[in-house]
Amino acid sequence: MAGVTLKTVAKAVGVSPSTVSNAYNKPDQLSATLRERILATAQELGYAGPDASARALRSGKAGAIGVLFTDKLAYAFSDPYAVGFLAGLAEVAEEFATSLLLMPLSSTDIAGGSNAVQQAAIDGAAIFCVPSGHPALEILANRGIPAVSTDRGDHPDLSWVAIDEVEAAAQLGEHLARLGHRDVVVLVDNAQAAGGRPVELTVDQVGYTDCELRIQGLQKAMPNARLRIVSGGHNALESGLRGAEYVLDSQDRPTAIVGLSDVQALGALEAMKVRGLTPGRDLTLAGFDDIPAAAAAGLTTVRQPIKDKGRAVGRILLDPATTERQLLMPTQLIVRSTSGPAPKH
Amino acid sequence: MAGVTLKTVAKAVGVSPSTVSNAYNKPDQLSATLRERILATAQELGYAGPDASARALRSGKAGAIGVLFTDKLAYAFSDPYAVGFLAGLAEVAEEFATSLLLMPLSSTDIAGGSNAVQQAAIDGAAIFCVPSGHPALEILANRGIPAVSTDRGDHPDLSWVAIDEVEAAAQLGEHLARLGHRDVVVLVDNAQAAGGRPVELTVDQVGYTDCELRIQGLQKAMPNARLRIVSGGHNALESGLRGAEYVLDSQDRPTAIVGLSDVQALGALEAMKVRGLTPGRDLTLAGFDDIPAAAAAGLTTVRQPIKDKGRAVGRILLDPATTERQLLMPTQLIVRSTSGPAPKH
DNA sequence: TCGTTTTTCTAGAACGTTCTAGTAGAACGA
DNA sequence: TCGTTCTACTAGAACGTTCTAGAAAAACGA
Repeated sequence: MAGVTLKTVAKAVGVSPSTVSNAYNKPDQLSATLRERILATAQELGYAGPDASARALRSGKAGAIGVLFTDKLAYAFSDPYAVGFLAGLAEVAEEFATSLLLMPLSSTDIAGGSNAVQQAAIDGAAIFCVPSGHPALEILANRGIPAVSTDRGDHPDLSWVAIDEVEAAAQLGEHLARLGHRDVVVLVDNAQAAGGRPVELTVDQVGYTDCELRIQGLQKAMPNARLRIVSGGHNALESGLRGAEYVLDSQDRPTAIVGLSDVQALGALEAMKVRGLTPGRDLTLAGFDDIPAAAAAGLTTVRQPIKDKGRAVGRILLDPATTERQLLMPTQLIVRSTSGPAPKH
Repeated sequence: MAGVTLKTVAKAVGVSPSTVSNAYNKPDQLSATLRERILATAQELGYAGPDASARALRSGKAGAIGVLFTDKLAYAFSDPYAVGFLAGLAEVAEEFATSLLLMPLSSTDIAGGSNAVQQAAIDGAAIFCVPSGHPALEILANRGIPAVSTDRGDHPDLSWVAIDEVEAAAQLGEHLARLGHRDVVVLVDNAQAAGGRPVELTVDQVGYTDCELRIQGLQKAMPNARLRIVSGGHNALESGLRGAEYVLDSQDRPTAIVGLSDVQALGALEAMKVRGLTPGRDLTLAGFDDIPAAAAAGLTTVRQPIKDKGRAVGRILLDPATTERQLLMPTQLIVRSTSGPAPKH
């Protein structure tokens, strides 16, 4: 049963291996009757079609694109934002009969030679919110694998599909400034706080390019405001909850909290509810992304077309017709009920 | 720059290709000094390490396991249950430096030859809630790829990690029967209702093995109850919402609604809230899985160790030390506030 | 000192496919 | 009728690695 290859089938039918190969890949290169006969014999012999690895080696196409995710895989899935991106990417991948290879990015085994990024058979890579300067990026570059990032990079020859983070955040900042807010806490994703208690950070310690740019944008739009950066852990609802708890229970409450993702903001919303605080009246809350749950919660946020972002990344990697290598997607400030004027004091 | 292979490096250093290969894969097969020299030369020439496809072909190991998901990829991610499974699987995959290959299962291209399941270079496959008899399963079997399912199959030589669906559902059924419920609606995942209006189904029309078994379990524990099966679409909150709306707005309200997944049940919870119905008093609601949100919502549910399920599947596929090929995981009825006695009438 | 084991490296054959170049024969146009 | 184009196929060389078997040299034990 095992060990049935193209050659076996070719010998059985009495044709050359090339012809059997063509029967599978280029049906117009041989007569229909012969093709029928070949496929029938293949079925009979239990031949399951050309071997994927051999094909990949010979043709130079792996039939898969890698997806590099922040930190542990588990966190990635818990954010509807990431899910939306993947859905868009998967849509295009499906169109080109290509699979998605999720690559764990544990920093531990990067040092050793045996990490997934090094080993993976992929034709391209989508880099989703990976900290700038991550060793995996260098490995990819070394291997000569085309990569598309969701962050605007410094190099002019790097591909990306991104938003104007600074401008997007500035829009939100203007909105907050107009409402009279001058004391704002920003909730960010950070590995430091992952295990235990929330931490207060400087801009330099944030690590993720997009987050840094958003903070810059807020600062630009609110030059007279005090901005503090707090993290309750990785990008998840609980982290936002913990970060907000830390802020709300301190002596020094801000008038507004901005989550750099909606899940963080929604976590903060939980913390406010528990404390009997009404968002938009007692304290203003805003997020980023506009995930479905944001609308349900009435969260003021900055919408970005996440599914389109995934699609665009897919097209750049897979569709030869796509020539544009750097795409700036539009964003939109969505004002809902969680933002309101800063309380007078 | 391009075209640098093992041979190029070997020639440059003045050793055989085998030795260069060993420098990467079997460091103890050559002297440390020579290894240093080889790696240094490789770096210099811009060699990024052994080609993944060639290695896969020669060694017979692809370094990836496939994950087959229900229907469109997007739905998969939106359920925390699926996310938990993936997290467990990813954990083991990471340990064995293996990647996860997500395979879109669009039924359209299965007919044609060019589907991902046919093409993918994988060493094994995790089958997650795929309808019984799906053509992709046959393709896998044909290719001789070891597969582990999350459903108990009929064949004794099939690997699976599952729960006793009948028994688990029966526990819940007994709980409901004890509370006096005799009129129950079960909310299920179904493609038929995906586009438009909710549908009422017979057991035969459900399609998913696990769902069918759960319904059997409920029936077994509540022989005198009337059980209706309703679907509002795919497995997502909105589907549960739509399904529950259909049921609640009809003349013929049940006294209890059981979602065959927590997301469905939580959707139903939304529908109840909108109508001013208090769960546990006006109507009993229960789910399946015990995802994190279930605890927060006070949802009565059947807990299953989903992350462990993912881990176990990973071990069966990757860990040679694991010999057990069929695993039954424990379940536990978690009674919370959404279940209460059936109203007298 | 001599046989034995260990270390360190090599030659050459796989692995299963697809690609390039080409051939024989049929069909075609004038 | 003769060149030309098309159709239907084939031979044999890649693709870049790892594996098997083995050889030369070094280390070891008595």
